[in-house]
Amino acid sequence: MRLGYACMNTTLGTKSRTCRLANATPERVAELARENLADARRMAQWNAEHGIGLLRLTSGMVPFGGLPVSGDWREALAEDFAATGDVFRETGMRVSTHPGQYVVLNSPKAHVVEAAIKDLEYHADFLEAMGVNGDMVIHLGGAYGEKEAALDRFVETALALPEKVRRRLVLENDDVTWNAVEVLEAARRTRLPMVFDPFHDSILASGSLTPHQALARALATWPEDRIPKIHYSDQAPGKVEGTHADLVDAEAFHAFRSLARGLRDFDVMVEAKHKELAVLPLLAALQEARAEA
DNA sequence: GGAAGTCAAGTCTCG
DNA sequence: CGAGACTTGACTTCC
Repeated sequence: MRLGYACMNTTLGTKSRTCRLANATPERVAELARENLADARRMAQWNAEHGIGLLRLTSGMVPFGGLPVSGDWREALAEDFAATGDVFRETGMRVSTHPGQYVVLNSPKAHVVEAAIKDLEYHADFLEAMGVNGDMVIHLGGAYGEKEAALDRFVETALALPEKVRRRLVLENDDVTWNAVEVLEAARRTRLPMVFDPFHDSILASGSLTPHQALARALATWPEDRIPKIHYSDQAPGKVEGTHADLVDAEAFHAFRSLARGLRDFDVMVEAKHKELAVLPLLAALQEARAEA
């Protein structure tokens, strides 16, 4: 079991640099992307030194990378991306992306779906440029008051996506619309693997499946030669339900691990506001448990 | 230099 | 009907 965090490292003070669309030029975008890539390499090195094996990459790696205004960054930054991919390989880092809320593959609006596909291709392109098979984790989208049709649309669109996107795409249960049972159904029909998020599951229950059953089935969606992954987070006290906490409770995490005993090995992406600071205590407990075993 | 306002995009819920 | 939640606050303007 490897652990990781999303996009930025508070200890290193890394950032995701961007600019306003109005100010974007190919030169400016390339400059920002180079700095973002340098931060990604710093995080990978830091992670390796601290026993962290997962890193989610910011979708803002290339600002407006899915739009023409970003220019031909695939060519201009080929070497920078390749060098960054080398660092990921050297450090054994499993990288991923989580394309944002605007990627809605099942929208009834054609232009929304088109933009979503463009954005997924952008993510796939930069992973390709790094020479890595990073996961691209997405949600199913909206319900539009007609869930069955919305799911049908998702499946149809997902099946037709370019191969470079499909081989990286992973589906996740969310906390407002698509529960674990529904995402398992989508995973089966699209032949894509699923990331199980127990925090979302605790808010939007799967109904017919216990968390343990949902976890087991989600792990089973991954082919033998790929290590499954889950997301893990806690509720922020006093905030709107679904808001990620600064850290995660180590004891609850330990209990969750017990729940997973006997299942196949998987990695854990920790989603917490304090990023790597939430991972380190879990890692310490994990190493302790391993030493005892 | 710091505070406030703004930023590509979609969808949903809450107050 | 606006704000806030989600990938991740960061950039720009104004004082």
